[in-house]
Amino acid sequence: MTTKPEAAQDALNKLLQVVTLLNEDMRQDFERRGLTPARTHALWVLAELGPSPQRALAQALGVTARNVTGIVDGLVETGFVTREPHPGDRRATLVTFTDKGAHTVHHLQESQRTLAVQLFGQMPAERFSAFVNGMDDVLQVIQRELAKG
Amino acid sequence: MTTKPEAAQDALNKLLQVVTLLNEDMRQDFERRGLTPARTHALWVLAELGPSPQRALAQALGVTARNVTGIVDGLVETGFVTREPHPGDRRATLVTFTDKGAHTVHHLQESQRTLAVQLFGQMPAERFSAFVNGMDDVLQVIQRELAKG
DNA sequence: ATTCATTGTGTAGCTACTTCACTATGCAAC
DNA sequence: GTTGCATAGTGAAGTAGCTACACAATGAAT
Repeated sequence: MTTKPEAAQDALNKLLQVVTLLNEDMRQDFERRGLTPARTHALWVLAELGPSPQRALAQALGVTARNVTGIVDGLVETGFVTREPHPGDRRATLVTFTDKGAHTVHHLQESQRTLAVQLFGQMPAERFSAFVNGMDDVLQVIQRELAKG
Repeated sequence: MTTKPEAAQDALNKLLQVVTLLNEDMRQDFERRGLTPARTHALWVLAELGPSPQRALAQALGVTARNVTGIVDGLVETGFVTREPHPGDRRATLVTFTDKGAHTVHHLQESQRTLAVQLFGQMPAERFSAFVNGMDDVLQVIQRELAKG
C-alpha cells in the first residue's frame, strides 16, 4: 500500500469532477449542433462503422434495437442521417449520413481533437506521461473489477 | 507545446473510457441498492446538507425545483427519505433521511472509499502524485474554458 | 413448403429532465 | 391589516433515453 486512503479519495473526487465538467462541456457542444448525447454517440459510432443496419448500431452502442429505432428516428427528423434500403436484405435498412450528418461528424472529430490539445497540449512531457500511465493503471483496475462482478 | 496532438487524443480517449467504465461500475452499485443515479446523487447531497427544503436540494443538484419534486417522490416511495414539515415555514418541507436512507448513504460513502483505494492504493507514490497533478491541470483548463464559453 | 432466426417497429412503461401555470404561504410596506 | 410581491412546492404537458414484450416481414435452411 503506497497511497493513503484519504489521498485516494481526493483523487477519485477530482476524477469525478473532471468527468462532470468534461461531460458538461461536450454536451454544450452537441447542443449547439442540434444533437443530444445519445444521437451524438450514434453518429460517432456510425462514422466508425460506415452505413449500417440498426442492429449493428445497437450492438456497437450497447443498447436495445428498439432504442436505436428511436435514436435514428430523431437523427432522421433532424436531418443527420437517412434510412436507405439494404441491398440484399429487405428486412434491414442502412443508416446513412446525409451531407449535414457527415459534415457534423467531421466537426465533432475536430472539436474533440481541439479539446484534447487544450487539455494536454501545454502539459510538461513528464507529467503528461505519468498522467497517462496513471490512467492506464486505473483502467486496468476497473476492468479487472468489472470482470469479477 | 510539449504534447503531440495524437498523444493528447489518446489520453482523452483513455480518460473518456475511464469515465464510462467508472460510471457503469457505480451505476451497478446503486442499482443493487435500489437507487437510480439521480436519486443517489440527491441522497449524497442530502448527506452533506442535512435535512433540507427541496429548494436547497435543487440548487445543490443544479436542477429545477420541479425535478427535485419527482426525485424526492421516488426516494419517498422507495423508503429512503421522508418529507417532514419545516418548522417555521409552512410552505417548505424538510427532506429527511429514514433509517434505511441514512444507512444506505453510509454504505455508499464506504463503497466510494473502497473504490478509491482499489483504484489508487497500489499505485507508486510518484506516479500517483503526478496523476493528481495532471488532473489538477486538466481541471484548471476545463474551468477556464467553461468560464469563457 | 415448413420451420426457425433475424430486422425493425408498435405498445406500454420507467427515469430524468424541462417550462409554464397555479396555490399557499411568507414578508414587507403602506 | 390589507395590499402586493417573492418564495416553496406541485400539476400539466412535453422531450430524451432507456427497457421489455409482442408481432409482421423477410431470410435461410432443411
